[in-house]
Amino acid sequence: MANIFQIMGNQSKRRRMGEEALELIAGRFRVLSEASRLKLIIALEDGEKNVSSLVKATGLTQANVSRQLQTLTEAGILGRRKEGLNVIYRIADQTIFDMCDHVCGSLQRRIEGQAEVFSSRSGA
Amino acid sequence: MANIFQIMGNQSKRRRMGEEALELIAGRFRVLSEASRLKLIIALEDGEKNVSSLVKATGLTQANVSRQLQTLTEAGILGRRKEGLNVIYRIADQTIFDMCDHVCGSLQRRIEGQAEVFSSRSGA
DNA sequence: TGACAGTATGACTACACAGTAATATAGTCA
DNA sequence: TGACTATATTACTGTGTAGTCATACTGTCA
Repeated sequence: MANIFQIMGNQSKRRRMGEEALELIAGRFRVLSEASRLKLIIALEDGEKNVSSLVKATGLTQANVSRQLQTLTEAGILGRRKEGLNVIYRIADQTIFDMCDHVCGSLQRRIEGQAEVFSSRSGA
Repeated sequence: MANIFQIMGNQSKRRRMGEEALELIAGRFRVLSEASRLKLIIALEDGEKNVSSLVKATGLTQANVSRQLQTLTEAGILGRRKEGLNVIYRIADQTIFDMCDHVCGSLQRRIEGQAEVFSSRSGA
């Protein structure tokens, strides 16, 4: 399984990227830019769930959960299937978690950097 | 250099993540959810630039560039330094590009999937 | 068939923020 | 000092969308 991080040479690709492609990428990031949607994604990480379970797991209202699930599904991040009365959602794009971990790492490094500034200040 | 993708076991970490942390992560994604800001990031990929250069490179207005640069800098994605009249910006968090490539890969896979659907439809 | 449970949606409010035009600020050089 | 350049900021408008309430839809079971 090729790791995209090992495939270099994307810089030139990015430079040729048109407005349209940029909008697509930005839109993808936008879908992940709401805590309620991240909650849903995380709740689904250990397996598929129906809407009611997701409502309980996240503490969000049913209407809101339904709305955000729609957004995530349209973005291709989740998949859904019906089973009787229930609609069962699942993660359809596992790369989402890599992204989250990436952001976490980046934030952590930044916070640690700030912490150093603070400690050196108070230590002075 | 440890690759965060090889460090598994983040699932349990994500599950314990509080509201506050989720908001931080969501905020990070939000910064990247605007094409104008992605443009600026890409324009800076091959080296630091002053604001005027970025205005030319992106086609955005000066005021808008200045605004978006501020957002990106506050998020820790860019760094800045003054040099006479000029203010020179640079990428401060290289992981941004990994994120973009990740999204690109994810989108590409999705588009290819849709293309298959279309071709099998028209082929039927 | 009716009653019910699970999910989706329409209409609405509130708020965040991208982009703009005009102006302010900061640094340079004569 | 004043004229000039590069950048930042202020005040504003317009748009997108998260979240909510009420209601509609859909499938199940008696």
